[in-house]
Amino acid sequence: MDFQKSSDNKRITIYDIAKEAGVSASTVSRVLTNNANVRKEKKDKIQNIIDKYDFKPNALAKGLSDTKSKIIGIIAADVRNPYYAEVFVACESAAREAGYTVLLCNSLGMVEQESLHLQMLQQQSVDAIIQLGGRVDDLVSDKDYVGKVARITGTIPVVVTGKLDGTSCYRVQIDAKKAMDLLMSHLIGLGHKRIALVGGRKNVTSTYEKYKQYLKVLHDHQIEFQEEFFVEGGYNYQTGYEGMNKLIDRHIKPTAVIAINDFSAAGIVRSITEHGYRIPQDISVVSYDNTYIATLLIPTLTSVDYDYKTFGRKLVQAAINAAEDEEVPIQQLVTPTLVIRESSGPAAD
Amino acid sequence: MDFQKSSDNKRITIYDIAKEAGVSASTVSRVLTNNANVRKEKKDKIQNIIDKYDFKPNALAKGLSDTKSKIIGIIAADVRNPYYAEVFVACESAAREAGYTVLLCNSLGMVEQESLHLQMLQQQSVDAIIQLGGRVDDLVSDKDYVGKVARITGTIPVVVTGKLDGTSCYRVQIDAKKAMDLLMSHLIGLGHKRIALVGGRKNVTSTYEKYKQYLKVLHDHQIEFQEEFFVEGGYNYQTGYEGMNKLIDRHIKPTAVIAINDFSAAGIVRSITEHGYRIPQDISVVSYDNTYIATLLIPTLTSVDYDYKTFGRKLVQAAINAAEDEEVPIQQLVTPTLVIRESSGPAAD
DNA sequence: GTGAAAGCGCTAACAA
DNA sequence: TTGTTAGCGCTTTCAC
Repeated sequence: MDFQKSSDNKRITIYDIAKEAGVSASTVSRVLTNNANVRKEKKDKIQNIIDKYDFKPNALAKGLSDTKSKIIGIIAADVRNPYYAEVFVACESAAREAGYTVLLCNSLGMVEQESLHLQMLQQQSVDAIIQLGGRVDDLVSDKDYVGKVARITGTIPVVVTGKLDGTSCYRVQIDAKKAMDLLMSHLIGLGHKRIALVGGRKNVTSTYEKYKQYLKVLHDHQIEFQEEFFVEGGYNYQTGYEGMNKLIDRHIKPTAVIAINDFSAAGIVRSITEHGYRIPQDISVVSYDNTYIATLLIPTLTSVDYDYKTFGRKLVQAAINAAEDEEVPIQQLVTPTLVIRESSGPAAD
Repeated sequence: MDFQKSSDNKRITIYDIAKEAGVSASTVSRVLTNNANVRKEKKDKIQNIIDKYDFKPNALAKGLSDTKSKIIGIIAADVRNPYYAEVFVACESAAREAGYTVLLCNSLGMVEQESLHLQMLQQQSVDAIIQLGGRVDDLVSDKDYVGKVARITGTIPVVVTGKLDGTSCYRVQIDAKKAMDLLMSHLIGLGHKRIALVGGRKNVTSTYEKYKQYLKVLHDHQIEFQEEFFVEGGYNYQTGYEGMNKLIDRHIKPTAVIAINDFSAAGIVRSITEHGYRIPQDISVVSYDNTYIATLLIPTLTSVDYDYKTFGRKLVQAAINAAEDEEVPIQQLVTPTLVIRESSGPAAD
C-alpha cells in the first residue's frame, strides 16, 4: 500500500457518478437526498458507485441551491474560559446529532469583533447564530450592536445566552435567581451570616440579578446587608484575588464568600490561604459555573452547576427550530443545581 | 427607533445592487473583489449602494465559483482542555488576520469522530485542515486513518501537530526533546537526582520522545534510571493523582516530579499534599503546557510554555501556504521555554 | 421513474 | 472600461 500525493486529484462530482452509472445527474441527486423514487436496480448501482469513490456532495453547492447551509454559527466570548468551552462542546454535540455543523468565533473581549463575526457568519449563510456571552450579557444593551443584530434577525435567527433589548433574539438563560438561592440556602443552612459576594460587575445582567437576589435572601433572613461585603470586580483570577485581599486587609472578614465564578474563586482561595486562614474552617468559599477548575483546587470547590449538556441542547434546539421556522419560545431558563465539595462548611464561631 | 422582525427579508444579491446602480453584475463583482478597473464614478455609486444596504456577498456562491472557501477546518481533540483552547484561539486569530475563517470540530476522545469530521470538512470544501492532537499523536499511525487522510491530502492540504506516517501531511510540532531538556536542567540544577516522570503513555509520540530524552539526560549526568520513577498513565487529573499515590504508597519518594501536563500536575499536587508533604520543600513538581491551570494552583506551577501565538501562526501559515500552492516545509518545530514558579525548588536533603 | 433545464449567487474569460 | 456568457455542483420543477 502506497499513499502518494496524487497531485491534482480533481474532486469528483455528481456528474462523474451519473456518467459512470449511465444516468442523469438528477437521478444521482435523488438517491443522495433520498426524497424521490428511483428504481431499486438503478438506485443500488448508483449507491455502489458512490460508495466506491466515497463520494460526498459539495456542501457549498448544496447550500447554494437549497439556501440551507446546515451550519450554525457560534460567537463565544472566549473558549479558553472553560465555562464557554463546556457550553460550546455541548452545542457542537447537539448540533452534530441534528445533522448540523458549527462554526466557532471568539470575540476575546474585543466587542468590535462581535460585529465583525456577525457579518462573517452572515456571509457564510449560516442557518442560525448562537451568541454565548459578550455584549448579550450587558444589562443595558449597546445600541449600535442592537441595530446590527436586529437587522440580521430578519433573515437569520439569533439565540443568545443573555438578552439584547430591542431585538427579536431567542433567549436561553441560566436561572440566576435560583443559582443565588442555592448558594445562599446552603451557606445560611451552615450558619453563615457574614456572607460576602466577590467579583462581577453590576452592569452584567446575570451578576446584577444575583446581586439583587443576594439582597433579597439576606433580607428574608433578617440579616443586615453590609455594603463592604459586595466587592465588585471582574471575572478572573486576579480580580478575585484582589477583591478578597481588600476585604481581609480592611479587617472585614466574612465567614463565607460567594465567588462570581470558578476563576475568581481560585484567586479568592489564594488570598485567603496567603493570609493564613483555612478553608472552610475559617472561611467558606463557594462559586458559580462548576467547571473543572472547581475540582482541581485544594480544597475542591462547592459550585453551582448548569448541566451543560442540557444547556447546549436547548440553545441548539432553539437555533434549529427557529431556522426551520418552527415554534420557539422567546425565553427559556436552565435550572442550576448545587455541587457540594470541600470548600464550604459550618460557619466559624 | 424600532427594530421589527421584517419577516421575509429576502437576502439582497449582487444583482439587486447591479440593477439599482444601472450596471451589470460583473461590474459590481469587480468593485467587490477590487481586482479589475471600474470607472471611479461608477465605482463610487456602486459602493454607496453596497454600503447603503450593508451588502455582503454570499460566501457559498463565492466559494462555489472560485473553488476557494477561505475556510480552514480544525479538528481538535478537545477544546475543553486549555492546551487545545490556547492553540485553537491562536489559530483563529492568525487565520482571521489572513482573511480566513476557521471551522472547529472536537473529537472528544472518540477516534471514529475524527474520520467523520474529516469527511464533513471535505464536504464543506475547506481550503485546508489542521488537526490538533488525537490520532496524529499516535506513535504508530492507525492504518485506517492514514488511508483516509492520504486520500484527502490529494485535494486538501492537512497540517498536524503530530505526525501521520504514510501521508503527506505537514507537521508543526513542539520540540519535545528540548521541552524535556528544559525541565531536566532546571531540576538537576537545583540538585535533584530522584526525578520521577508521571503520566502519559509511551504510545503517544510526544510522550515517547520525552521519555527517551529523560533517559538520555539521566545517563548524561550519570544518574541511574529507576524503573519505578516512570509511572505511565493518562493526561488528566485522575491519572496524575493515582500515579503519584502509587509512588508514595510504595515508599519510593522522589524529590522532584515531572508531570506530563498541567492537569496531571494538579492531581499530583493533590496527592502530595494529602500525604502531608510540602511543595517544593519536600517534593518539587514541574509540568508541561503552561496553561492557566499552572497559575491557579497553590503553589503555582513551574511549567514549559510553547508560545501559543507562534504555534498557532505556524500552523495556520502552513495551512494557508499549502492551500495557495506555495512552498511549505514538511516539518517545523516550535521551541519551548521554561516558566519558573513556586512549585520547584532545591532538592530536599 | 427519469432526464432536461433552470436557478441558487458569484467570478472570470471573452467580446465589444 | 464594461456587458455577456459560461460555469462552479447541486436541487428541483416540469415534461415525458
